[in-house]
Amino acid sequence: MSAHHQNIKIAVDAVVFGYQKSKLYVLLIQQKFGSQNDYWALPGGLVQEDEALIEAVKRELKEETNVSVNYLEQLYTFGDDISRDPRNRVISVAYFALVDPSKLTLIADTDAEKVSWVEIDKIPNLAFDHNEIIRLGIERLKNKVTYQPIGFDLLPTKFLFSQLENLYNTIIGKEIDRRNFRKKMMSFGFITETEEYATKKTGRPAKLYAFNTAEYKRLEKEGIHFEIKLV
Amino acid sequence: MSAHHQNIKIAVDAVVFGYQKSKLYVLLIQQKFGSQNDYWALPGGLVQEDEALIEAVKRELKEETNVSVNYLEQLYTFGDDISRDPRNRVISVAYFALVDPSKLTLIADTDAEKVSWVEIDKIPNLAFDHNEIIRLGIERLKNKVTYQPIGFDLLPTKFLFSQLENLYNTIIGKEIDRRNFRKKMMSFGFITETEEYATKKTGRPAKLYAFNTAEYKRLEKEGIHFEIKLV
DNA sequence: TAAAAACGTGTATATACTACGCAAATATAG
DNA sequence: CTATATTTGCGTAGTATATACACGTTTTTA
Repeated sequence: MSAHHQNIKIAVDAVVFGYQKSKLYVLLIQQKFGSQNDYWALPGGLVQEDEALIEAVKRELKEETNVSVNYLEQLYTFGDDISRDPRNRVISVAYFALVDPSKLTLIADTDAEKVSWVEIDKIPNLAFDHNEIIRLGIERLKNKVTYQPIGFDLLPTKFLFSQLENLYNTIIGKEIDRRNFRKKMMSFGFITETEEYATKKTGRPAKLYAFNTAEYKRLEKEGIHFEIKLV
Repeated sequence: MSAHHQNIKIAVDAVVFGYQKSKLYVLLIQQKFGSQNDYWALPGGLVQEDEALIEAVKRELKEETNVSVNYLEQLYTFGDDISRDPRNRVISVAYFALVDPSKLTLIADTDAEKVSWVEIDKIPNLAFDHNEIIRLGIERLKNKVTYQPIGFDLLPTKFLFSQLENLYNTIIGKEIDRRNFRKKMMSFGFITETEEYATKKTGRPAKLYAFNTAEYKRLEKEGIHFEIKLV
């Protein structure tokens, strides 16, 4: 323990995924100031002296994009590349969140010049190592989808089963059998069908479904696993 | 981004698990100096200015315990409790490793007064939030055991099938059916039986088995999953 | 009024998991 | 020297889960 004059900065970054119209997006900003202000980047910034890491992410997200998220999970801490930030040694703790963009209004506040949802497969070269952070976020998401009902966060409160199907198809990048998928999903018991119908442009009208959060938590507490095989 | 005078220290800690004689251990040290030098603690310390996080853990482990580990994985970054270290604001990136204690020689070097393997269910009150870090490490281990062949790291190069069984029983804390476990394990194809036998005190002599790392990596590359159900 | 689009179910087959029982090879006790 | 205890190394039958696959229903549009 020799680092008497340690001068490493600590930052947080948020990988916020949104899903809309069969497409997966990440929340990105363009900063007003800084060396990398030409590049798009993840929302984030330095942690304050008296601030919990999780509070720092929430604050930065709110400040830079106007987005509030209740559930953020730690993704990874990036601190092996000494010069990931060309100015100083900065270690960044990356967080991960899932939201339904339709429930949010983006506002480029304070530090941010622009804010935008950027489609997953149209992400440009980003500032710092943010492309790598997102890559890891996508990996986590693909993994998570196999054992957690991510639809809770990514879909509207009431949704069509076809939307849930599409969500899974989009994330894992392949088609799942519609009938088997529905059977499996419904077998868990935390999805309830509502009495409402959605009339679409064409085809038979579909029932609207909803996640039963209480039931999900109960089942989770019982230690039940919600694994879904997506070979 | 207002933290112009950020003065947060960054540290690393290592949760190193060892397995021997049907028991699971964690590597702990007692420090010579510092405010918490009466308490046992995880090996670790402050990161140096020009040092990758992973290098910091390896260095601290070597310095404090003489242990060298090739594979360390990030566990979690502890930085929500502002006063987890009563002196300064310190954020710690915790790492996770699995080793076979019989392959190592512990030496309490430099900063450490004592080093010891401490049995998982006999861990005392530790310094800082290290009990919490270990708790999370155990959780990770229990999880990991279901989809990764942790025996690679925790067992001797050549081992008995009963040792592998005991390892799993110990980690998950319950008995698995011996015959089904063997069938499943062998079906993966990365365990090979050697020609050697181990004569034991009693009972039929048992074959020695070995992990085939090359084959494991090949299968892993093919994206094959090694899930083992441990209800 | 026919065709297209999307919804909602059911069944047969294959695969995987679970629960068991028994013989073989050794050490030890009598 | 023989019987018993102990640990190893299979094998099989029954159950549950996953996969593959087809058709009628309800709507819009041409």
